[in-house]
Amino acid sequence: MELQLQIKMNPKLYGRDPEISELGQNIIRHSITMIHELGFEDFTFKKLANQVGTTEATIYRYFDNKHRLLTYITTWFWTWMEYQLIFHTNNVSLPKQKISIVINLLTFREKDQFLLEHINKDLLHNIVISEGDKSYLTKHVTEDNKNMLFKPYKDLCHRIAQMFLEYKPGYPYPHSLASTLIETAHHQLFFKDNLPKLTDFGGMKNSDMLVKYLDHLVFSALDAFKKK
Amino acid sequence: MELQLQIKMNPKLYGRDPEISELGQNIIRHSITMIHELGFEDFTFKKLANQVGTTEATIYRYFDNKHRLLTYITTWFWTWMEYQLIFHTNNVSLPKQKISIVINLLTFREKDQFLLEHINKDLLHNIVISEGDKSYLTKHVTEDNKNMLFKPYKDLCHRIAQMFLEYKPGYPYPHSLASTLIETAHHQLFFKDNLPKLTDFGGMKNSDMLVKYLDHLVFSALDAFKKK
DNA sequence: TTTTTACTATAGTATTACTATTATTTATAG
DNA sequence: CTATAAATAATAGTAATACTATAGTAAAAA
Repeated sequence: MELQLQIKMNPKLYGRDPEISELGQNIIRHSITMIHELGFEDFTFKKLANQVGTTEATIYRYFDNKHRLLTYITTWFWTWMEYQLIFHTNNVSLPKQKISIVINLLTFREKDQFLLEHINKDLLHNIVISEGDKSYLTKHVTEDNKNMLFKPYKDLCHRIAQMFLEYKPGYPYPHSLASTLIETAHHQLFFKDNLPKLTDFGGMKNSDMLVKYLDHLVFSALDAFKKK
Repeated sequence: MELQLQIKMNPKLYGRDPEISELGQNIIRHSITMIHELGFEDFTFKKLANQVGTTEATIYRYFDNKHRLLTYITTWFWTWMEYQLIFHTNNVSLPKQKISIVINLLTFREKDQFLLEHINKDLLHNIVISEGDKSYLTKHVTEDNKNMLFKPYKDLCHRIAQMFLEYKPGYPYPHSLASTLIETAHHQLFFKDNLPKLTDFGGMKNSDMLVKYLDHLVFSALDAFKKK
């Protein structure tokens, strides 16, 4: 049996829903490969239209602009990540183990259960690492936030925060620790490959050491807290 | 007595050194106010030239493009931050106290000793928080890194890492913890003001709680490590 | 079968990110 | 004090970007 995943996205993210047409799915597929290849700055709707075999005007009917498209795919990623988290921690009772699973998910070390033709999740993960922050580092972050565009990211953060509280009731910074964990996992992966002197993992092929670092960081923070 | 600070920047960051002419200093001053006001995406050399009262062509003689200018000012910031760190930790012998000073510096709670006419450091700090990551989140990060453009950031990171090691010799992740601290300080400040649900500081006016969080995070990580 | 909707094809605009050319001012060297 | 070089201003121009508009065709729904 294959699990077919259909992620329902916030309609404010798109003009026309890309999930429901083949053209839309092609737009998503090629967006991912092209942003990965060119970087977000050099990626344009014209180049995308060429690859997809359609026109710029058509792309604009799906997405208002390329920034919205970036927010769409990163948001898709966070939603998918939350699904993964629920799936992998299902029937796991020990809070400590749940947190370890989260760390493994964030560093992309767990197998994916959900199959999706048009989304290459390894490339998508790379995009979220190197371009993801750009979706909220804008002057219009407040407006986008009012439109709930970042809800999946916040939901994921909240869910992780709840696990921290389950492990250590009363811990005073569960949300900040959760967002720190998410951001740090991605930043350290980026640094490891691109600015290795900012890490202690330079030259390492796998992410074992990063996982150890994140484990150490999170559990020492949680364990250090004493209830009054 | 006033301390006059002259920061020597990597010549690869500019075409013509902006520090040595009044026009150059005006370019820097207005870049900072304009990037702060418009955000990096909407900031253009044409608008900048208008404000400065010169032409686009002249701006291009100082900086190859607006991304280089961003890297210039963020790099300036990191160099200045390292000076601050040296200044404030001078004659402080307790490693624990040094680390606390670092955290206060990163959250911008220490007074500045260095006066500079043309650089508004509060605005600059805000730019580094909301635009700083964009200077290395590019496809040309490796080339820029080879040209040593990020050296000041790495130097700062290394200096903080050394303090961690002084406090806890043998700690295995000093550089990662240092870059995590720097990035987290800035991300949490951004989240606090713009995406408060990602933190536990929503609605708070000052950054006292953030400082407590960072203190707790860093010291619990360092204290949890036991030498074998 | 009609109407709507999606898409294609094509064109056009304002702005951006530059490059080039010449003229003028300012600084420096002899 | 003049000759020369360097810096800047003024102006123009180009290719690409980020869109918007419109008319026509194909496919789906009423």
